[in-house]
Amino acid sequence: MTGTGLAFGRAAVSGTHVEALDGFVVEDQVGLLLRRAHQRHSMLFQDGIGAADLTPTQFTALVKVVELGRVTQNHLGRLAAMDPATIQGVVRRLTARGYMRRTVDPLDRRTAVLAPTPMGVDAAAQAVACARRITDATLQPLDEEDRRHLLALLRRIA
Amino acid sequence: MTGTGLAFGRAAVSGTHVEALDGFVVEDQVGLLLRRAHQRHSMLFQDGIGAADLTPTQFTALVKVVELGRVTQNHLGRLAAMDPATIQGVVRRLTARGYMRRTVDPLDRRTAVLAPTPMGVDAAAQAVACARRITDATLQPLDEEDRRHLLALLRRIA
DNA sequence: ACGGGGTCGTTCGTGTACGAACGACCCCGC
DNA sequence: GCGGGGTCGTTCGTACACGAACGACCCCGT
Repeated sequence: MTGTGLAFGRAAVSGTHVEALDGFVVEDQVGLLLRRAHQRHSMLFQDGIGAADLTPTQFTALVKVVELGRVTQNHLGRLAAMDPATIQGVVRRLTARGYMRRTVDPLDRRTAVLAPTPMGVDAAAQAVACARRITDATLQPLDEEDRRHLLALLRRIA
Repeated sequence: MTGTGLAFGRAAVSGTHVEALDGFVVEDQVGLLLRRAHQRHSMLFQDGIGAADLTPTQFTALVKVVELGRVTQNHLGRLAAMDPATIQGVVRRLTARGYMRRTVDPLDRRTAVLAPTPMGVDAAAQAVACARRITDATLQPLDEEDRRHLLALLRRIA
């Protein structure tokens, strides 16, 4: 399993070129750690979100719409950290499922104004309860103080 | 900008349903913070990776291949935190660019054995230098102690 | 010898993510 | 008025990310 695969250790292609990396350890880089932590969280989210069956992204968007009552699509995107191209698909899927409605603001005919449906509000309420458990599961390995510390640090590099 | 959009505050569709959220604040959740931190890092990565022009994922895969000399595709995926379907595309792109080669292990005809090309080794060496600066840029808002602390915490929830 | 359970890599479908280019539209200055 | 600069949302192309289903192949027990 671990053997770097010798067996024909001549110059078949090359040996291991660790020298070229000059002591660099990928698994110690923030990038990889962030990606893995994010992946683990997404996994826990899918497992724990329950009947509302939302992705983390969809959940964030829905919560903001419920919270605000009425938002412009691009504005929602900025609040939820998604670019216009991304929020477009997210909103399309949430609308298709009846969680929100799109209307055109007569005062600015460019904009798509979003508002939650009663079904959307219900789903959000349910999902929020699940989300609390998911957050807890994600932070499970840490005690209260470490959790606060991690959130504070993430806020500063986000 | 901030006005929750009133103007016809009757019951056009609904008001703001903050009550349903019961004090839940999305922007304070680990999930959203992880997603945003990860996004910011990816951005910095694309800006800073230079001539090698790799994505964070491709970079991780390439570094591991250079480090090991010879790896099986799926095994590489496990080391780099990518499932078989994902690593497949990553390897395809890296191979297409001449950074690694695929051969079949005659002793186990299922496996695709990967090895870096000289070009791949060069690219990795170059990219590693950039990656150090990118890591630094990502952690820029934190001092030395906070950086160590963040890495330690991330390692525990990743 | 052979047959079942497990692994290897692939494909398909869905969902983020983002750059770039686009037409529609707003607003402000002139 | 009207023209240019900016914003709104869309589309296209590319790249992760993962579940599910698949055929090829390995290994081990019988």
